[in-house]
Amino acid sequence: MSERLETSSTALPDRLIAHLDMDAFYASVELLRYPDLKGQAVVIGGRRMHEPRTLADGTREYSRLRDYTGRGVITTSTYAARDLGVFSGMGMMKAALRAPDAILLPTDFEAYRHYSRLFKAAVAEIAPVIEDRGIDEIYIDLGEVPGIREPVGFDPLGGVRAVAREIKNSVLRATGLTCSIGITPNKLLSKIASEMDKPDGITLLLAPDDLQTRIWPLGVRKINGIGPKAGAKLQALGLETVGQLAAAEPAMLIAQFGKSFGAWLHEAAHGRDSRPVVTHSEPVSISRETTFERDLHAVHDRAALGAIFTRLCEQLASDLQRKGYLGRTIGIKLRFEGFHTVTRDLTVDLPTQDAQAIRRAAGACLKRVDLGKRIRLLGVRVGNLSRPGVSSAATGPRQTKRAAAAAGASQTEPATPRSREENLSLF
DNA sequence: TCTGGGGTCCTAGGACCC
DNA sequence: TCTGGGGTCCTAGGACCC
Repeated sequence: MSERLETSSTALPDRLIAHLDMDAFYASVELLRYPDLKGQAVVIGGRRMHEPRTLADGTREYSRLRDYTGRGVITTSTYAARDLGVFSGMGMMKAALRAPDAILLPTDFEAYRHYSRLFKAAVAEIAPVIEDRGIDEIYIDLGEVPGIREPVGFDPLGGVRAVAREIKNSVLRATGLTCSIGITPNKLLSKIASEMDKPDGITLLLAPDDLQTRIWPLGVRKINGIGPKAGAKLQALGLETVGQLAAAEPAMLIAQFGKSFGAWLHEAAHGRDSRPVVTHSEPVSISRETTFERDLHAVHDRAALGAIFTRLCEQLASDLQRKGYLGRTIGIKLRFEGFHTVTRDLTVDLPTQDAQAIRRAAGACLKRVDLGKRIRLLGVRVGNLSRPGVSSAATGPRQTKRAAAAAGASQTEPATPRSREENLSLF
């Protein structure tokens, strides 16, 4: 054993965690299918009915963003479209103003799920300890990957680099798609790192001063878990960069953001995160929701709403049955014009996956909402999940009493009586 | 020209039980 | 009769993420 190898090995952190993020995933999958669009501004999203048409001479005709009318947001855009100021989450009509000539494709989740399975399987052959973070990203614990702690030549990180390249090559071979990888001592930093050299990049933050030199200059919003609200509040406090956040007094952060979140902000800014890579997890809830083409009124559009409500319950029941879950807590979500959102839920005694039982409970929830305003979105959710045959150990006399109390209350509750009475006949 | 659909986790108050 | 904590469940809302 050379002395160099000895010191290099001990210089590496305890854990080696990777975050792998597919590059512009949905858009890139579409480019596999329509290679003639390579390099062009393409956006994925909106509602159905803008499939490309193949003309008699074999050429394809695509919808343009400017032709789009109605609701919806951009799901993904190619890098060329991002250069025009069109990003995911942006309203379609706003995007159309910025990039009217951009090509518009409908989302094809079937295809994206297919490529998602392919890339995850390709990674698993090299590094099997994987945490699923959705359709296009994963965390990987590289700790047990053979050779990862071996230096290559004079590069103490040579083994890490080689594994990162091997994973990227494997993903490319399996899917034809590129990804970006960040490798650091933990998930928090790897998530930031994978974004630093996009697309098709590898970023290693494993040197002692990487935190100060690479992370601290970044804006606080780069930290996964600091969203629009916390970001704005931090900015108002004069804390714009991660370094400024790291220098802030923990007591001040706790006073401003609460005990838990305040303490976490401090830890995160110092790059500390001990969360493990979780290879298996059970769902907490399953839901279905839909935003209407136009806002619907509970009375005027009663028939349409009732049909949609029933369909959502049926789809949800079918999801539960297919995935093998029962649920005890049934809830609804309503979004009104103006975007104000309301939820109601009800925990029943017997776990169910039955469409009619779900509809009954969801209907009871609906009666507790004032439906005076027009409705933009309707959703149904089932939580408190269990698997059939596995007792949830939560069906005692206490629940029965509760359910009885809830049922009694909903019959006699007086608030907003007129709307309530209307509601009874609604669905 | 407003803002999709599927999720998770946290907070907080009240009920209920011991 | 008044006053307790601690623990768990239920419900509503909100922030955040992909």
